[in-house]
Amino acid sequence: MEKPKQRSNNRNEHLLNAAAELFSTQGFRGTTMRDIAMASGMLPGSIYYHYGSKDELVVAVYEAGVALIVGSLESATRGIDDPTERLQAGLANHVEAITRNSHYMQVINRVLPEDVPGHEAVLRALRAKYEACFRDLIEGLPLANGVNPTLLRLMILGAVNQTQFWFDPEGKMTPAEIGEAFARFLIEPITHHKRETADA
Amino acid sequence: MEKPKQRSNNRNEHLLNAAAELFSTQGFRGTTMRDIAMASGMLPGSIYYHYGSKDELVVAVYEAGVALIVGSLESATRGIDDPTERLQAGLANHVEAITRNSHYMQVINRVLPEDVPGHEAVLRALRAKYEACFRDLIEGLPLANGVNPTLLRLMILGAVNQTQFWFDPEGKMTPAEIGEAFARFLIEPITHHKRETADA
DNA sequence: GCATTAAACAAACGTTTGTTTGGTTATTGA
DNA sequence: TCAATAACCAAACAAACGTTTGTTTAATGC
Repeated sequence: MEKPKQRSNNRNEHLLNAAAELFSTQGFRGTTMRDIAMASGMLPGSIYYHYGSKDELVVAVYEAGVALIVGSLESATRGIDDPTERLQAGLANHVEAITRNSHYMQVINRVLPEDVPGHEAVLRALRAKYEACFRDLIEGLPLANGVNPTLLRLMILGAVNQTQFWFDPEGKMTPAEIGEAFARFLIEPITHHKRETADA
Repeated sequence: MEKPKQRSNNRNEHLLNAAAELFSTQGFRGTTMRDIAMASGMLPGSIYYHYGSKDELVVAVYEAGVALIVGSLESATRGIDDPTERLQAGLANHVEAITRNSHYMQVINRVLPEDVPGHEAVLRALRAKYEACFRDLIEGLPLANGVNPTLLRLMILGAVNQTQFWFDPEGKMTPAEIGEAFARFLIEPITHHKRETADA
């Protein structure tokens, strides 16, 4: 395979960053190609040299976001063996990532597959890849009787992903503290407490 | 004050329902006035007899959604005194409402104040009114040491509100069961467990 | 140094958008 | 019964939209 040439002054990355920021703050439909062009210092038509359409652009952002978060979670939990500590570290990292790091993964939470007709399958697959990380984090936990791991995962994801909408950088808690607090809410009851419920 | 006249064949409610459904499934920007008109059996221009603009329409839907949910939560928890039971009943009711009842309150979760420039304040106030219900539900709980009630509320809201995106009507669990499971996850640790954390 | 071509510009395209305007229908209180 | 008007239709409007086209610039490998 031949490597695709790329010039030193390529602004593709700059373009992708601008698109990520706008999509995350204004939504997919709420962001125009002119917005993106202006934010990345180009003319609207120039974007089409890099991406075939607005849809392809948002898919690229989505893809980059998943890659970022998967890599981030991976390196944050690497080396930690205890499942409880893994979850704690993972949640802290994720809240940190969502609230601070990058607009990329905010796109994942804000842009729904149905928003991009014809690309639903790709986006759903990418999202599944992202959610699989949490499946792994939870799988190792010594769950108490009657605790549904799927429901637990969805609950955690829901709680964590909404933080981007209320998190206040000027507030008292840091993202890591929030993530740890979430973990503290959950870990104790789930792992150690025994319930008498026996419904399937 | 004079009562506003209204004819028997008024289709305002029908129009509002159609708008709610479309806004909830396609988002605010993703829904056109023509979509709404077609769904409610009118021509695009006819909508403007009822609402002055697309913005006003979505605000009306948002308003109706908040009224619905506040009323629903109120009647679901009325008569229940025990704070734990109140939370349980409230959550079950809310998951039920989000996943089944009505598109109205899905709009509240999907349409952000920033999506409707010039009406951010109204939408934020309406959302605050809605969130206040949960503040009340949590206020009465006998929280364990170190448990931040605000964070708990935000966690619960996040978990519950995301259900609309993954809930499967054909799935094994009913909305009420999901709500109760959420409550079960939370209530036990929060109320009865004592921690040694003493940070403010 | 020169041909190649990555990467952008400049300007327009046809379409869709939210909205307006003026006319029409039919329900209603008198 | 009949004027008043609530409720809608029909048709268009201007602006904004995503996209295409033809051209220009400048970095690159030979």
